[in-house]
Amino acid sequence: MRVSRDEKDKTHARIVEGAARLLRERGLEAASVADVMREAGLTNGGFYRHFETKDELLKAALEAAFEECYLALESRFEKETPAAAAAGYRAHYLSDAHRDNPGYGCPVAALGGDVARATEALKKAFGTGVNRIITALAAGMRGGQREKRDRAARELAMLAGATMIARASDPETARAVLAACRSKSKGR
Amino acid sequence: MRVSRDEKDKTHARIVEGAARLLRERGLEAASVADVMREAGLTNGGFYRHFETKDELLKAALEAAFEECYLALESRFEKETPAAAAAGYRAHYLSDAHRDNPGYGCPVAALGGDVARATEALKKAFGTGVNRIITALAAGMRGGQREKRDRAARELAMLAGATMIARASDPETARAVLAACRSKSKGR
DNA sequence: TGTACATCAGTGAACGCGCGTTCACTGATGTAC
DNA sequence: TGTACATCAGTGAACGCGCGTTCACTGATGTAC
Repeated sequence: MRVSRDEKDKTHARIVEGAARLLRERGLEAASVADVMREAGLTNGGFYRHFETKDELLKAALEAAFEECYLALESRFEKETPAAAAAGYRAHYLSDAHRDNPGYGCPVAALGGDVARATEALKKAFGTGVNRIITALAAGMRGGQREKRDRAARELAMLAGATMIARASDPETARAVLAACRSKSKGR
Repeated sequence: MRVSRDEKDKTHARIVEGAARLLRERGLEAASVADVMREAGLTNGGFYRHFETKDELLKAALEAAFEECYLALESRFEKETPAAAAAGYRAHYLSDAHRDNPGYGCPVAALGGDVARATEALKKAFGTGVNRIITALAAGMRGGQREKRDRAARELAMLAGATMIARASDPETARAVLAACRSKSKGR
């Protein structure tokens, strides 16, 4: 049964948002088209009225995940001083809540490993997302223009690396690595 | 045709070593049993004379990859001062060669994302490997016992995070992130 | 505004394919005497 | 040491299964008059 244009747009957004979460939880390959459609309250066949291939969905969902993550980061910088925003971001990134809920967390930590083996189009989208986060984070760092960006890049690398390690390790190791990263002095 | 015990042991080692490389290159799921056996010069059916399930192979191959990586790290500390060994490890970790050859590189960066969604047995093996690397690396860090370990954990998180991001990004972003991490001052 | 018809969002079964695993088989190795 | 037989490493076809994708179909929406 056909559905109105407005209804279709809403369906499309629902598919992308559900996929953005499911991909971060299960990985790019393990989240199937049927899973994604079920998540949106639909059946698998309708998928191809919205995307030509699964790869097209992956790109849209990755971009949506980055957008969500980026907006949350940006809003920190609107509410606090740059240094406090950066510190708050780190505290949240290294929290148990973030470690335990990849579906709603940073796509860098959740999907970096998968994107490394994906298409160039996905890598491009990933790189763009990484750059946006670094640019936002740089405002909370010390030093000159260049040094701010370098510090922000190192900060993101450490945050994503620590979260990935924590999620991939036994609880004791996870706890120790996150604790070590939380205790690092600010801005350096 | 049956093969001698010695021959079987060699075959077993060949399967595990080939798998250790293939897994880091393609991921835990994407490297198939048939691929692994072909890599060892065998056919798929014989796999089950060596392992009960694919999961058992994944554990053995992950441990082999960590062992390989760990021995290389350890040998640095035998040849140089601790500080120089740690600096050399970072330089190698952040090199273009390491970024472009995950199959022979650190399993933390190559497989962390996959292991995060794998069995507890694999997480246990991963955590053990991570701990060994941190312990070795700690010898090259400044500060007290506890501080050395914390610095080593942060260092590994940054190195693995940077490498994962570099592999998952467009070339320009990859270059920038690796350069930023290389320029970080030592031991801090 | 009403009416007739074309469009197309969504359904759910079916497709070919590659996966992990199983199986009957082969023949060299290991073992018992 | 030789001989007869059991074992089992490795082969390659076959299994059921879930995947991405295709398809004929349905019926409400959009469009032309």
